[in-house]
Amino acid sequence: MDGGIITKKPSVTSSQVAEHAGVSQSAVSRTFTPGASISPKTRAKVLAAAKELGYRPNAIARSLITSRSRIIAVVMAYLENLFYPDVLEELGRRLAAENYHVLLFTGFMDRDSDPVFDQLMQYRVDGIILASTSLSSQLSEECTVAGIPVVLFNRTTEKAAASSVTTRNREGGRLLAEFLIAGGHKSFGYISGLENSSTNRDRLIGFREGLKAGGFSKIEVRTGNYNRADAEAAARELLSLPKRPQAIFVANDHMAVAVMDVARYEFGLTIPKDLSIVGYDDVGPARWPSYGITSVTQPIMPMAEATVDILMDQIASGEIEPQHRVIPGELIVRTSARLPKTGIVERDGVKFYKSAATR
Amino acid sequence: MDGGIITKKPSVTSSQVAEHAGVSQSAVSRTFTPGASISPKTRAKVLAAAKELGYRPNAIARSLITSRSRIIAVVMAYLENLFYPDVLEELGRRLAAENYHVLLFTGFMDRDSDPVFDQLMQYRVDGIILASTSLSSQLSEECTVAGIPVVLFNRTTEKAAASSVTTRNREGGRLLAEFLIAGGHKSFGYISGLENSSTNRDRLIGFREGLKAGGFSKIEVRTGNYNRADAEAAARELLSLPKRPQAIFVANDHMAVAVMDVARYEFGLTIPKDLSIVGYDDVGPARWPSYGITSVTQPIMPMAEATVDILMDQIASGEIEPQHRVIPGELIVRTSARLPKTGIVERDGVKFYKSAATR
DNA sequence: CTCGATCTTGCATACGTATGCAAAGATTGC
DNA sequence: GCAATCTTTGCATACGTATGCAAGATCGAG
Repeated sequence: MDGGIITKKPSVTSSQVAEHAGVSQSAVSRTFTPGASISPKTRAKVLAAAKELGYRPNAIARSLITSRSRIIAVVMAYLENLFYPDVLEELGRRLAAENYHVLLFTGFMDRDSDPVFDQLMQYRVDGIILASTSLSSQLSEECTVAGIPVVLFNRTTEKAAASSVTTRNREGGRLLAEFLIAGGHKSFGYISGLENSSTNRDRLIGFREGLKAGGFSKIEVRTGNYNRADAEAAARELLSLPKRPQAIFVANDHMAVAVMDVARYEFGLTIPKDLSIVGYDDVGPARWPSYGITSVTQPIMPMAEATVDILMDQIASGEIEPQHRVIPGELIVRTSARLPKTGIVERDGVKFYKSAATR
Repeated sequence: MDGGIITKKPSVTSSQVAEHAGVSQSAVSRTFTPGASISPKTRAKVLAAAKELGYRPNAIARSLITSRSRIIAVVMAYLENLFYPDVLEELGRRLAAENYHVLLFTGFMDRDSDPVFDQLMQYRVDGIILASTSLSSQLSEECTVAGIPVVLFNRTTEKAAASSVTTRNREGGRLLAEFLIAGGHKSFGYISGLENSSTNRDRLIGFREGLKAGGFSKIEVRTGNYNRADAEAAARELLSLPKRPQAIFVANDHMAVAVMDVARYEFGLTIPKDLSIVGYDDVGPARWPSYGITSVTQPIMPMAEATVDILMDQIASGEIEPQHRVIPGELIVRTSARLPKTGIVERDGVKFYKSAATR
């Protein structure tokens, strides 16, 4: 641990501004506190003195007094899945618009997340956003007692102590099953994400239900753990089966592009002629023409908006009763899977598949 | 601005722990301050009381007293370029290992960055990492006066007030020129990043120098602004020229994959038979077999390591004289460009191009 | 046992800001 | 002009923690 002292000019304090402006420190504080009572004349004097001295209010001191740091902890175990950087950027933008700031915890894929939680709690954050990671019931309870709003992004929990923003994963899985059956596929594979992820579980459940409704009950399942290397390995296993599935549903697009690479470059398959691949979340590369993944969308903007809305509402009201927002997605049709004869609609030059039940 | 009050149980204070343990608040503080003097017996009493009461030290209060927040501001205007999420994850990991935390400012691509700077300075951050954005001389001076270390990541500046971590962009550009000439290319294009970016400038300078040394002086230059849409537009312009360049050097791989998509899917070109494409930074998708971009590497780990080392050194010593680290990259050869007959070396199953001068 | 050196402890204070409250000043209506 | 009411201001204090310093306790050597 370092023990050095930084030789530097101390920051200008509100007391120095007060002396310079010929008013009290209290007047300076009120000048910089939105909604506080200060006369226009005094305000002008304070602002002039502050500018001349290069004063910047100390957010740390203010946090201590107001019990409000205006810091939101965002926990993302990894950024490898290209969906999460987009989410992070959008969250950062929206939180900044509300004058909140992101304390980011990331890069602990292979480590226990308890130290992360300990650290963020020390900073007395105003709220917590958990993406791609979960919260134990003990820690959840602590947040509840402390009155700190928690929003699970793209996760759900049975514990019901945290709010959540998700998409209709189960319906998405079902819709994909229907789409593949309508395209004439007779055998199916599924590459899952993490076993303990609610999104993964729901997507598979929906897929099973959809296949079952079409008279299919067998799925070859392999685990991709939401990362590229494991997805590649899972793809190799599925594609090496004596009876290769005609279609593979990959639990997210980050893995789907890896599966497509393996299929084309290691097994020499043509997509979608030899094999159909469908994914979930419609992240960056899935949209690129080199992949063109047919995928259920997870609309980042509405999800980020809902997340920030919940947080702001709970912080403002002091009421942290869990709120759950479910954002609908759509099955966007590209080039990675064989098409059904019906059910494809086009809107703004983009093709979507609509379930028979909702057409 | 919100005005509500959060109804919640206040956090446990060190004074409450002290009372519970039958010692002074000072003893509690010393128990949680690394290196402070505290007897094993008293420490045990305090830790037991702290655990029983669920005490978590208040990092905000400690920051106020110690003038050290242990917060590092990381400024990344956008995360669209897939290089930066990887960088961010690695920085987060390394900073956490030093018990520092990332206050992230992102998502302001189209906005002035001054408000960002104002906000981060209010939090009395211990250091600043600027990636994909610059610092005005006025703000740079303010950091110097305040003794706050600033490290430019993947940027340089003539102002010399900030430290920097870069790669050999100029040499990389030169090496790519040599590689393309050796592969028999006779006409060249360049899709640039941002006009005001030092990395972009140096890559183009190096490319010009390398081509000139090989007897070529003409380059068709278009601007891609480091984003996909503008890179696509630039590619369309270059590929629509009466005399299409045989090779295009794209200023970063985020844009290079877009250029390849346009070439293949809009112009029906075969890579590298009809057109060679080379890039810079070797980011995620560039490595995927669907793209296989031949590219100069920007090794994230050593760069992140150097960045954090500089910061830790400067924070510990109080000495913020600018330090500049230049991390060498290599030209990694994949499938996006025609190969020269000589100069290719293989190491661990990966091919590299070595300049004649360094072979 | 004594003394000097070293460790431990609690008291008092500071950090920089926001805010409750009483007093003073300003404004409005009769 | 005066009373009522509203606005503004500065004083005193608090937030939760770390630390300088003096006093007390402990340890080791002579």
